[in-house]
Amino acid sequence: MNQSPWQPIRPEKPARPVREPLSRERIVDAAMSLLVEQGYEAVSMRKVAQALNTGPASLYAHVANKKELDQLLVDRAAQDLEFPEADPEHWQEQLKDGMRSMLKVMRSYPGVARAAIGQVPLGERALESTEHFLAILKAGKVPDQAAAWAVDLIPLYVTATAFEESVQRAWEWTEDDITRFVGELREFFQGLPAEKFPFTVALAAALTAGGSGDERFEFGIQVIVAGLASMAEK
Amino acid sequence: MNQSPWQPIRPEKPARPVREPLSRERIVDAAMSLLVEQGYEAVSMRKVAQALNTGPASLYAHVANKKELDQLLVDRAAQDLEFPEADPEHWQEQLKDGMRSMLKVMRSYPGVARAAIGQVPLGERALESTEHFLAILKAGKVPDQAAAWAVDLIPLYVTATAFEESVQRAWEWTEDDITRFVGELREFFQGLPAEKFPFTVALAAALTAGGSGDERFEFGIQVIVAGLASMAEK
DNA sequence: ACCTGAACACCGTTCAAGT
DNA sequence: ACCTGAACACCGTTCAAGT
Repeated sequence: MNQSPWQPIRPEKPARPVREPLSRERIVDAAMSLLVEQGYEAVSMRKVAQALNTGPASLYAHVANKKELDQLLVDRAAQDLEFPEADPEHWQEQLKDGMRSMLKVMRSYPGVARAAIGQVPLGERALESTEHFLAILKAGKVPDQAAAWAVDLIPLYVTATAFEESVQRAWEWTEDDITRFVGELREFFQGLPAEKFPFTVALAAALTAGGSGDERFEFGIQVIVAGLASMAEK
Repeated sequence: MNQSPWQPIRPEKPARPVREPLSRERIVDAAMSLLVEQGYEAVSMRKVAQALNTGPASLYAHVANKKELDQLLVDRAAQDLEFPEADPEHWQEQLKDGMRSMLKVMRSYPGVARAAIGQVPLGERALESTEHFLAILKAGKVPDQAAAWAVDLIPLYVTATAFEESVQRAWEWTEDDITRFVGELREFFQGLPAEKFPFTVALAAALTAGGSGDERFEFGIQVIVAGLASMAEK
Protein backbone atom coordinates (compact mmCIF):
# COMPACT_ATOMS: atom_id res chain seq x y z
CA MET A 1 0.00 0.00 0.00
CA ASN A 2 2.47 2.60 1.13
CA GLN A 3 5.12 1.53 -1.37
CA SER A 4 5.52 3.99 -4.21
CA PRO A 5 4.46 2.23 -7.38
CA TRP A 6 7.27 3.45 -9.57
CA GLN A 7 9.99 2.33 -7.25
CA PRO A 8 11.96 -0.50 -8.86
CA ILE A 9 10.82 -3.74 -7.38
CA ARG A 10 13.01 -6.80 -7.07
CA PRO A 11 10.38 -9.46 -7.16
CA GLU A 12 12.17 -11.94 -4.88
CA LYS A 13 11.57 -14.79 -7.33
CA PRO A 14 7.85 -15.26 -6.74
CA ALA A 15 7.75 -18.18 -9.20
CA ARG A 16 10.26 -20.15 -7.17
CA PRO A 17 8.69 -23.48 -6.20
CA VAL A 18 8.90 -23.48 -2.44
CA ARG A 19 7.95 -27.13 -2.39
CA GLU A 20 9.07 -29.06 0.61
CA PRO A 21 12.03 -31.23 -0.39
CA LEU A 22 11.46 -34.92 -0.91
CA SER A 23 12.35 -37.36 1.83
CA ARG A 24 11.80 -41.02 2.66
CA GLU A 25 9.24 -39.89 5.19
CA ARG A 26 7.19 -37.93 2.68
CA ILE A 27 7.41 -40.71 0.12
CA VAL A 28 6.17 -43.31 2.59
CA ASP A 29 3.38 -40.95 3.69
CA ALA A 30 2.18 -40.55 0.13
CA ALA A 31 2.48 -44.27 -0.62
CA MET A 32 0.57 -45.17 2.54
CA SER A 33 -2.28 -42.85 1.61
CA LEU A 34 -2.52 -44.48 -1.79
CA LEU A 35 -2.40 -47.95 -0.22
CA VAL A 36 -5.21 -47.18 2.21
CA GLU A 37 -7.39 -45.38 -0.29
CA GLN A 38 -6.89 -47.48 -3.39
CA GLY A 39 -5.16 -50.72 -2.45
CA TYR A 40 -1.78 -52.24 -3.22
CA GLU A 41 -2.10 -52.14 -6.99
CA ALA A 42 -2.38 -48.35 -6.85
CA VAL A 43 0.98 -48.01 -5.14
CA SER A 44 3.21 -47.51 -8.15
CA MET A 45 6.33 -45.39 -8.24
CA ARG A 46 4.64 -43.22 -10.82
CA LYS A 47 1.45 -42.63 -8.82
CA VAL A 48 3.42 -41.93 -5.64
CA ALA A 49 5.54 -39.43 -7.57
CA GLN A 50 2.43 -37.83 -9.02
CA ALA A 51 0.93 -37.44 -5.55
CA LEU A 52 4.10 -35.56 -4.58
CA ASN A 53 3.99 -33.37 -7.68
CA THR A 54 7.14 -34.76 -9.19
CA GLY A 55 8.29 -37.41 -11.64
CA PRO A 56 9.00 -41.06 -10.84
CA ALA A 57 12.75 -40.65 -11.29
CA SER A 58 12.93 -38.27 -8.34
CA LEU A 59 11.97 -41.00 -5.88
CA TYR A 60 15.09 -43.02 -6.61
CA ALA A 61 17.30 -40.55 -4.72
CA HIS A 62 15.55 -41.58 -1.49
CA VAL A 63 14.32 -45.12 -2.07
CA ALA A 64 16.33 -47.87 -3.77
CA ASN A 65 13.41 -49.42 -5.63
CA LYS A 66 9.83 -50.58 -5.37
CA LYS A 67 10.74 -53.49 -3.12
CA GLU A 68 12.32 -51.19 -0.55
CA LEU A 69 9.26 -48.97 -0.64
CA ASP A 70 7.14 -52.07 0.07
CA GLN A 71 9.27 -52.86 3.11
CA LEU A 72 8.92 -49.31 4.40
CA LEU A 73 5.15 -49.63 4.09
CA VAL A 74 5.15 -52.84 6.14
CA ASP A 75 7.25 -51.14 8.83
CA ARG A 76 4.85 -48.24 8.93
CA ALA A 77 1.84 -50.53 9.34
CA ALA A 78 3.63 -52.53 12.04
CA GLN A 79 3.69 -49.41 14.20
CA ASP A 80 -0.01 -49.92 14.83
CA LEU A 81 0.52 -53.31 16.48
CA GLU A 82 -0.41 -53.44 20.14
CA PHE A 83 0.48 -56.07 22.69
CA PRO A 84 -0.68 -56.44 26.27
CA GLU A 85 1.82 -57.36 28.98
CA ALA A 86 2.67 -61.07 28.85
CA ASP A 87 0.66 -63.07 31.35
CA PRO A 88 1.88 -66.67 31.86
CA GLU A 89 -1.48 -67.82 33.23
CA HIS A 90 -3.27 -67.18 29.98
CA TRP A 91 -0.61 -67.65 27.33
CA GLN A 92 -2.93 -69.41 24.87
CA GLU A 93 -5.50 -66.65 24.93
CA GLN A 94 -2.73 -64.05 24.66
CA LEU A 95 -1.34 -65.77 21.60
CA LYS A 96 -4.76 -65.61 20.01
CA ASP A 97 -5.14 -61.94 20.94
CA GLY A 98 -1.79 -61.20 19.33
CA MET A 99 -2.88 -62.88 16.11
CA ARG A 100 -6.23 -61.10 16.14
CA SER A 101 -4.47 -57.76 16.61
CA MET A 102 -2.13 -58.56 13.72
CA LEU A 103 -5.01 -59.39 11.39
CA LYS A 104 -6.81 -56.23 12.43
CA VAL A 105 -3.83 -54.08 11.47
CA MET A 106 -3.44 -55.85 8.14
CA ARG A 107 -7.11 -55.43 7.39
CA SER A 108 -6.88 -51.71 8.08
CA TYR A 109 -4.13 -51.38 5.46
CA PRO A 110 -5.53 -53.37 2.55
CA GLY A 111 -2.66 -54.52 0.41
CA VAL A 112 0.08 -54.40 3.03
CA ALA A 113 -0.20 -58.18 3.37
CA ARG A 114 0.97 -58.58 -0.22
CA ALA A 115 4.00 -56.43 0.54
CA ALA A 116 4.69 -58.31 3.78
CA ILE A 117 4.64 -61.86 2.44
CA GLY A 118 8.10 -63.29 2.10
CA GLN A 119 9.70 -60.45 4.04
CA VAL A 120 11.83 -61.12 7.07
CA PRO A 121 10.40 -58.69 9.62
CA LEU A 122 13.37 -56.56 10.67
CA GLY A 123 11.80 -53.19 11.38
CA GLU A 124 11.84 -51.98 15.00
CA ARG A 125 8.16 -52.64 15.61
CA ALA A 126 8.26 -55.98 13.83
CA LEU A 127 11.12 -57.04 16.09
CA GLU A 128 9.12 -56.01 19.13
CA SER A 129 6.25 -58.12 17.89
CA THR A 130 8.55 -61.14 17.49
CA GLU A 131 9.94 -60.55 20.97
CA HIS A 132 6.47 -60.38 22.43
CA PHE A 133 5.28 -63.58 20.77
CA LEU A 134 8.43 -65.34 22.01
CA ALA A 135 7.74 -64.14 25.54
CA ILE A 136 4.21 -65.54 25.42
CA LEU A 137 5.35 -68.86 23.95
CA LYS A 138 8.08 -69.29 26.54
CA ALA A 139 5.58 -68.45 29.28
CA GLY A 140 3.66 -71.42 27.90
CA LYS A 141 6.76 -73.63 28.15
CA VAL A 142 6.96 -74.17 24.40
CA PRO A 143 10.47 -75.50 23.62
CA ASP A 144 12.99 -73.08 22.08
CA GLN A 145 13.03 -74.45 18.55
CA ALA A 146 9.25 -74.77 18.42
CA ALA A 147 8.84 -71.21 19.73
CA ALA A 148 11.32 -69.92 17.14
CA TRP A 149 9.52 -71.60 14.24
CA ALA A 150 6.16 -70.58 15.69
CA VAL A 151 7.04 -66.88 15.33
CA ASP A 152 7.52 -67.65 11.66
CA LEU A 153 4.35 -69.73 11.30
CA ILE A 154 2.12 -67.21 13.07
CA PRO A 155 2.79 -64.20 10.81
CA LEU A 156 2.68 -66.50 7.78
CA TYR A 157 -0.83 -67.65 8.64
CA VAL A 158 -2.13 -64.20 9.51
CA THR A 159 -0.55 -62.61 6.45
CA ALA A 160 -1.87 -65.34 4.17
CA THR A 161 -5.38 -64.83 5.56
CA ALA A 162 -5.18 -61.08 5.02
CA PHE A 163 -3.70 -61.49 1.57
CA GLU A 164 -6.42 -63.92 0.53
CA GLU A 165 -9.04 -61.46 1.73
CA SER A 166 -7.42 -58.61 -0.17
CA VAL A 167 -7.32 -60.65 -3.38
CA GLN A 168 -11.01 -61.43 -3.02
CA ARG A 169 -11.82 -57.85 -2.12
CA ALA A 170 -10.12 -56.76 -5.33
CA TRP A 171 -12.90 -58.49 -7.25
CA GLU A 172 -15.19 -55.83 -5.80
CA TRP A 173 -18.07 -58.05 -4.87
CA THR A 174 -20.96 -56.68 -2.87
CA GLU A 175 -22.36 -58.41 0.21
CA ASP A 176 -25.18 -59.71 -1.97
CA ASP A 177 -22.80 -61.12 -4.57
CA ILE A 178 -21.02 -63.06 -1.84
CA THR A 179 -24.26 -64.40 -0.36
CA ARG A 180 -25.42 -65.51 -3.77
CA PHE A 181 -22.05 -67.05 -4.61
CA VAL A 182 -21.95 -68.99 -1.33
CA GLY A 183 -25.46 -70.25 -1.94
CA GLU A 184 -24.64 -71.39 -5.46
CA LEU A 185 -21.48 -72.99 -4.18
CA ARG A 186 -23.42 -75.01 -1.61
CA GLU A 187 -25.85 -76.19 -4.27
CA PHE A 188 -22.94 -77.06 -6.52
CA PHE A 189 -21.37 -79.21 -3.79
CA GLN A 190 -24.71 -80.86 -3.01
CA GLY A 191 -25.26 -81.63 -6.68
CA LEU A 192 -21.98 -83.45 -7.18
CA PRO A 193 -22.14 -87.22 -7.85
CA ALA A 194 -22.37 -88.80 -4.40
CA GLU A 195 -20.50 -91.97 -5.41
CA LYS A 196 -17.43 -89.99 -6.30
CA PHE A 197 -17.67 -87.12 -3.78
CA PRO A 198 -19.51 -88.59 -0.77
CA PHE A 199 -17.93 -86.34 1.86
CA THR A 200 -18.09 -83.17 -0.19
CA VAL A 201 -21.82 -83.74 -0.77
CA ALA A 202 -22.51 -84.66 2.85
CA LEU A 203 -20.59 -81.67 4.24
CA ALA A 204 -21.78 -79.11 1.67
CA ALA A 205 -23.34 -76.92 4.35
CA ALA A 206 -20.28 -76.98 6.61
CA LEU A 207 -17.95 -76.32 3.68
CA THR A 208 -19.75 -73.12 2.82
CA ALA A 209 -20.25 -71.86 6.40
CA GLY A 210 -18.34 -68.93 7.83
CA GLY A 211 -18.02 -67.02 4.62
CA SER A 212 -17.24 -63.76 6.37
CA GLY A 213 -13.82 -64.97 7.28
CA ASP A 214 -13.89 -64.30 11.01
CA GLU A 215 -15.05 -67.76 12.00
CA ARG A 216 -12.56 -69.39 9.66
CA PHE A 217 -9.78 -67.27 11.13
CA GLU A 218 -10.85 -68.13 14.67
CA PHE A 219 -10.75 -71.79 13.71
CA GLY A 220 -7.26 -71.39 12.27
CA ILE A 221 -5.80 -69.74 15.36
CA GLN A 222 -7.48 -72.34 17.53
CA VAL A 223 -5.82 -75.13 15.55
CA ILE A 224 -2.42 -73.45 15.69
CA VAL A 225 -2.57 -72.65 19.39
CA ALA A 226 -3.79 -76.15 20.25
CA GLY A 227 -1.01 -77.62 18.14
CA LEU A 228 1.59 -75.51 19.92
CA ALA A 229 0.11 -76.40 23.30
CA SER A 230 0.58 -80.08 22.47
CA MET A 231 4.30 -79.40 22.18
CA ALA A 232 4.63 -77.55 25.48
CA GLU A 233 6.82 -79.17 28.12
CA LYS A 234 5.39 -80.75 31.29
CA MET B 1 11.60 -83.20 -61.58
CA ASN B 2 9.43 -84.72 -64.28
CA GLN B 3 7.14 -81.75 -64.45
CA SER B 4 7.59 -79.66 -67.57
CA PRO B 5 8.88 -76.25 -66.52
CA TRP B 6 6.68 -74.22 -68.85
CA GLN B 7 3.48 -75.85 -67.74
CA PRO B 8 1.36 -73.27 -65.91
CA ILE B 9 1.70 -73.94 -62.24
CA ARG B 10 -0.98 -73.15 -59.73
CA PRO B 11 1.17 -72.85 -56.66
CA GLU B 12 -1.42 -74.05 -54.19
CA LYS B 13 -0.76 -71.04 -51.92
CA PRO B 14 2.60 -72.08 -50.53
CA ALA B 15 2.77 -68.96 -48.38
CA ARG B 16 -0.42 -69.93 -46.56
CA PRO B 17 0.32 -70.13 -42.85
CA VAL B 18 -0.68 -73.68 -41.93
CA ARG B 19 -0.41 -72.81 -38.25
CA GLU B 20 -2.49 -74.89 -35.94
CA PRO B 21 -5.48 -72.84 -34.80
CA LEU B 22 -5.45 -71.36 -31.32
CA SER B 23 -7.33 -73.09 -28.53
CA ARG B 24 -7.62 -72.91 -24.74
CA GLU B 25 -5.52 -76.05 -24.60
CA ARG B 26 -2.66 -74.58 -26.63
CA ILE B 27 -2.77 -71.31 -24.71
CA VAL B 28 -2.56 -73.08 -21.35
CA ASP B 29 0.27 -75.27 -22.68
CA ALA B 30 2.28 -72.23 -23.69
CA ALA B 31 1.54 -70.39 -20.45
CA MET B 32 2.54 -73.42 -18.39
CA SER B 33 5.86 -73.69 -20.19
CA LEU B 34 6.56 -70.04 -19.48
CA LEU B 35 5.54 -70.49 -15.83
CA VAL B 36 7.83 -73.47 -15.33
CA GLU B 37 10.78 -72.00 -17.17
CA GLN B 38 10.62 -68.38 -16.08
CA GLY B 39 8.22 -68.04 -13.16
CA TYR B 40 4.87 -66.33 -12.68
CA GLU B 41 6.03 -62.85 -13.67
CA ALA B 42 6.90 -64.14 -17.13
CA VAL B 43 3.35 -65.29 -17.75
CA SER B 44 1.96 -62.23 -19.47
CA MET B 45 -0.68 -62.25 -22.17
CA ARG B 46 1.90 -60.73 -24.50
CA LYS B 47 4.59 -63.32 -23.85
CA VAL B 48 2.13 -66.20 -24.14
CA ALA B 49 0.93 -64.76 -27.45
CA GLN B 50 4.49 -64.37 -28.63
CA ALA B 51 5.26 -67.99 -27.79
CA LEU B 52 2.31 -68.91 -30.02
CA ASN B 53 3.46 -66.65 -32.84
CA THR B 54 0.53 -64.31 -32.58
CA GLY B 55 -0.49 -61.05 -30.97
CA PRO B 56 -1.97 -60.62 -27.49
CA ALA B 57 -5.38 -59.69 -28.81
CA SER B 58 -5.82 -63.16 -30.35
CA LEU B 59 -5.90 -64.83 -26.96
CA TYR B 60 -9.07 -63.04 -25.91
CA ALA B 61 -11.19 -65.18 -28.25
CA HIS B 62 -10.40 -68.20 -26.07
CA VAL B 63 -9.68 -66.83 -22.61
CA ALA B 64 -11.68 -64.11 -20.89
CA ASN B 65 -8.72 -62.40 -19.25
CA LYS B 66 -5.52 -62.89 -17.31
CA LYS B 67 -7.38 -64.03 -14.19
CA GLU B 68 -9.08 -66.85 -16.06
CA LEU B 69 -5.74 -67.92 -17.50
CA ASP B 70 -4.38 -68.03 -13.93
CA GLN B 71 -7.23 -70.32 -12.89
CA LEU B 72 -6.59 -72.62 -15.83
CA LEU B 73 -2.95 -72.85 -14.79
CA VAL B 74 -3.92 -73.86 -11.26
CA ASP B 75 -6.25 -76.54 -12.61
CA ARG B 76 -3.49 -77.87 -14.81
CA ALA B 77 -1.04 -78.08 -11.91
CA ALA B 78 -3.65 -79.77 -9.71
CA GLN B 79 -3.66 -82.70 -12.13
CA ASP B 80 -0.30 -83.73 -10.71
CA LEU B 81 -1.67 -84.23 -7.19
CA GLU B 82 -1.54 -87.80 -5.94
CA PHE B 83 -3.31 -89.33 -2.98
CA PRO B 84 -2.95 -92.76 -1.45
CA GLU B 85 -6.05 -94.69 -0.40
CA ALA B 86 -7.42 -93.35 2.91
CA ASP B 87 -6.28 -95.45 5.85
CA PRO B 88 -8.11 -94.72 9.13
CA GLU B 89 -5.30 -96.19 11.23
CA HIS B 90 -2.81 -93.56 10.18
CA TRP B 91 -4.93 -90.53 9.41
CA GLN B 92 -2.47 -88.05 10.90
CA GLU B 93 0.44 -89.31 8.82
CA GLN B 94 -1.81 -89.36 5.75
CA LEU B 95 -2.80 -85.77 6.31
CA LYS B 96 0.86 -84.83 6.45
CA ASP B 97 1.59 -86.82 3.29
CA GLY B 98 -1.21 -85.02 1.50
CA MET B 99 0.24 -81.66 2.48
CA ARG B 100 3.75 -82.70 1.47
CA SER B 101 2.46 -83.84 -1.92
CA MET B 102 0.66 -80.54 -2.37
CA LEU B 103 3.78 -78.53 -1.60
CA LYS B 104 5.80 -80.69 -3.96
CA VAL B 105 3.44 -79.96 -6.83
CA MET B 106 3.48 -76.25 -6.08
CA ARG B 107 7.24 -76.22 -5.92
CA SER B 108 7.46 -77.91 -9.31
CA TYR B 109 5.41 -75.10 -10.84
CA PRO B 110 7.04 -72.02 -9.40
CA GLY B 111 4.53 -69.22 -9.45
CA VAL B 112 1.37 -71.28 -9.47
CA ALA B 113 0.96 -70.56 -5.76
CA ARG B 114 0.51 -66.88 -6.56
CA ALA B 115 -2.23 -67.73 -9.02
CA ALA B 116 -3.86 -70.14 -6.56
CA ILE B 117 -4.09 -67.88 -3.52
CA GLY B 118 -7.59 -66.60 -2.99
CA GLN B 119 -9.09 -69.02 -5.50
CA VAL B 120 -11.88 -71.35 -4.52
CA PRO B 121 -10.66 -74.69 -5.87
CA LEU B 122 -13.40 -75.86 -8.20
CA GLY B 123 -11.52 -77.73 -10.89
CA GLU B 124 -12.11 -81.50 -11.11
CA ARG B 125 -8.75 -82.44 -9.58
CA ALA B 126 -9.01 -79.77 -6.90
CA LEU B 127 -12.40 -81.18 -5.89
CA GLU B 128 -10.93 -84.66 -5.67
CA SER B 129 -8.22 -83.30 -3.41
CA THR B 130 -10.83 -81.71 -1.13
CA GLU B 131 -12.78 -84.98 -1.06
CA HIS B 132 -9.68 -86.92 -0.16
CA PHE B 133 -8.70 -84.61 2.68
CA LEU B 134 -12.26 -84.79 4.02
CA ALA B 135 -12.11 -88.59 3.94
CA ILE B 136 -8.89 -88.60 5.93
CA LEU B 137 -10.20 -86.08 8.47
CA LYS B 138 -13.44 -87.98 9.00
CA ALA B 139 -11.45 -91.21 9.39
CA GLY B 140 -9.76 -89.35 12.25
CA LYS B 141 -13.13 -88.48 13.78
CA VAL B 142 -12.67 -84.73 13.30
CA PRO B 143 -16.11 -83.08 13.64
CA ASP B 144 -17.86 -81.95 10.46
CA GLN B 145 -17.41 -78.21 10.82
CA ALA B 146 -13.78 -78.56 11.86
CA ALA B 147 -13.09 -80.88 8.93
CA ALA B 148 -14.77 -78.45 6.54
CA TRP B 149 -12.71 -75.50 7.75
CA ALA B 150 -9.59 -77.65 7.83
CA VAL B 151 -9.81 -78.26 4.07
CA ASP B 152 -9.66 -74.49 3.75
CA LEU B 153 -6.81 -74.03 6.26
CA ILE B 154 -4.63 -76.77 4.78
CA PRO B 155 -4.37 -75.40 1.23
CA LEU B 156 -4.00 -71.90 2.64
CA TYR B 157 -0.96 -72.90 4.66
CA VAL B 158 0.65 -74.93 1.88
CA THR B 159 -0.03 -72.25 -0.71
CA ALA B 160 1.32 -69.51 1.54
CA THR B 161 4.50 -71.50 2.14
CA ALA B 162 4.98 -72.07 -1.59
CA PHE B 163 4.19 -68.45 -2.38
CA GLU B 164 6.65 -67.18 0.20
CA GLU B 165 9.33 -69.42 -1.29
CA SER B 166 8.58 -68.21 -4.80
CA VAL B 167 8.82 -64.57 -3.70
CA GLN B 168 12.20 -65.24 -2.15
CA ARG B 169 13.35 -67.25 -5.15
CA ALA B 170 12.51 -64.27 -7.32
CA TRP B 171 15.34 -62.37 -5.59
CA GLU B 172 17.66 -64.83 -7.32
CA TRP B 173 19.92 -65.52 -4.39
CA THR B 174 22.52 -68.24 -4.59
CA GLU B 175 22.99 -70.87 -1.91
CA ASP B 176 25.97 -68.84 -0.66
CA ASP B 177 23.98 -65.63 -0.47
CA ILE B 178 21.40 -67.39 1.72
CA THR B 179 24.03 -68.89 3.99
CA ARG B 180 25.68 -65.51 4.42
CA PHE B 181 22.34 -63.78 4.99
CA VAL B 182 21.29 -66.31 7.62
CA GLY B 183 24.64 -65.89 9.38
CA GLU B 184 24.37 -62.11 9.38
CA LEU B 185 20.80 -62.38 10.60
CA ARG B 186 21.86 -64.52 13.55
CA GLU B 187 24.58 -62.03 14.46
CA PHE B 188 22.08 -59.22 14.13
CA PHE B 189 19.69 -60.94 16.55
CA GLN B 190 22.52 -61.71 18.97
CA GLY B 191 23.68 -58.11 18.88
CA LEU B 192 20.32 -56.61 19.81
CA PRO B 193 20.05 -54.91 23.23
CA ALA B 194 19.35 -57.75 25.66
CA GLU B 195 17.25 -55.59 28.02
CA LYS B 196 14.76 -54.87 25.31
CA PHE B 197 14.90 -58.10 23.31
CA PRO B 198 15.85 -60.81 25.82
CA PHE B 199 14.13 -63.71 24.06
CA THR B 200 15.18 -62.71 20.56
CA VAL B 201 18.81 -62.56 21.70
CA ALA B 202 18.62 -65.83 23.62
CA LEU B 203 16.92 -67.70 20.78
CA ALA B 204 18.99 -66.20 17.93
CA ALA B 205 20.29 -69.61 16.86
CA ALA B 206 16.86 -71.25 16.88
CA LEU B 207 15.30 -68.31 15.04
CA THR B 208 17.70 -68.70 12.15
CA ALA B 209 17.65 -72.52 12.00
CA GLY B 210 15.98 -74.45 9.20
CA GLY B 211 16.59 -71.90 6.49
CA SER B 212 15.98 -74.40 3.70
CA GLY B 213 12.28 -74.38 4.42
CA ASP B 214 11.70 -78.11 4.72
CA GLU B 215 12.11 -78.22 8.49
CA ARG B 216 9.93 -75.16 8.94
CA PHE B 217 7.25 -76.73 6.75
CA GLU B 218 7.44 -80.00 8.68
CA PHE B 219 7.00 -78.01 11.88
CA GLY B 220 3.98 -76.24 10.43
CA ILE B 221 2.18 -79.41 9.37
CA GLN B 222 2.98 -80.98 12.73
CA VAL B 223 1.33 -78.04 14.52
CA ILE B 224 -1.71 -78.13 12.27
CA VAL B 225 -2.21 -81.89 12.49
CA ALA B 226 -1.73 -81.88 16.27
CA GLY B 227 -4.21 -79.03 16.55
CA LEU B 228 -6.78 -80.92 14.49
CA ALA B 229 -6.16 -84.10 16.49
CA SER B 230 -7.00 -82.18 19.67
CA MET B 231 -10.44 -81.52 18.18
CA ALA B 232 -11.16 -85.11 17.22
CA GLU B 233 -14.06 -86.80 18.98
CA LYS B 234 -13.58 -89.52 21.58
C1' DA C 1 23.44 -33.51 -3.59
C1' DC C 2 19.18 -33.46 -5.37
C1' DC C 3 15.90 -33.20 -8.97
C1' DT C 4 14.13 -33.50 -13.76
C1' DG C 5 12.50 -34.86 -18.69
C1' DA C 6 12.81 -38.14 -21.71
C1' DA C 7 13.51 -42.58 -22.96
C1' DC C 8 13.58 -47.81 -22.71
C1' DA C 9 11.41 -51.98 -22.34
C1' DC C 10 7.61 -53.64 -20.62
C1' DC C 11 2.16 -54.52 -18.97
C1' DG C 12 -3.58 -55.90 -19.87
C1' DT C 13 -7.23 -54.85 -22.68
C1' DT C 14 -10.09 -52.90 -26.52
C1' DC C 15 -11.55 -52.18 -31.11
C1' DA C 16 -12.14 -51.60 -35.95
C1' DA C 17 -10.78 -54.10 -39.74
C1' DG C 18 -9.75 -58.11 -42.13
C1' DT C 19 -10.42 -63.28 -43.60
C1' DA D 1 -16.01 -67.32 -36.10
C1' DC D 2 -11.55 -66.35 -35.61
C1' DC D 3 -7.58 -63.56 -36.03
C1' DT D 4 -4.87 -59.25 -36.53
C1' DG D 5 -2.46 -54.46 -36.13
C1' DA D 6 -2.68 -50.62 -33.84
C1' DA D 7 -3.81 -48.04 -30.13
C1' DC D 8 -4.82 -46.74 -25.16
C1' DA D 9 -3.52 -46.24 -20.66
C1' DC D 10 -0.52 -48.00 -17.83
C1' DC D 11 4.19 -50.19 -15.38
C1' DG D 12 9.66 -49.92 -13.03
C1' DT D 13 13.98 -48.19 -13.91
C1' DT D 14 17.93 -45.64 -16.08
C1' DC D 15 20.49 -41.77 -17.59
C1' DA D 16 22.25 -37.49 -19.21
C1' DA D 17 21.38 -32.97 -18.12
C1' DG D 18 20.31 -29.42 -15.15
C1' DT D 19 20.46 -26.66 -10.48
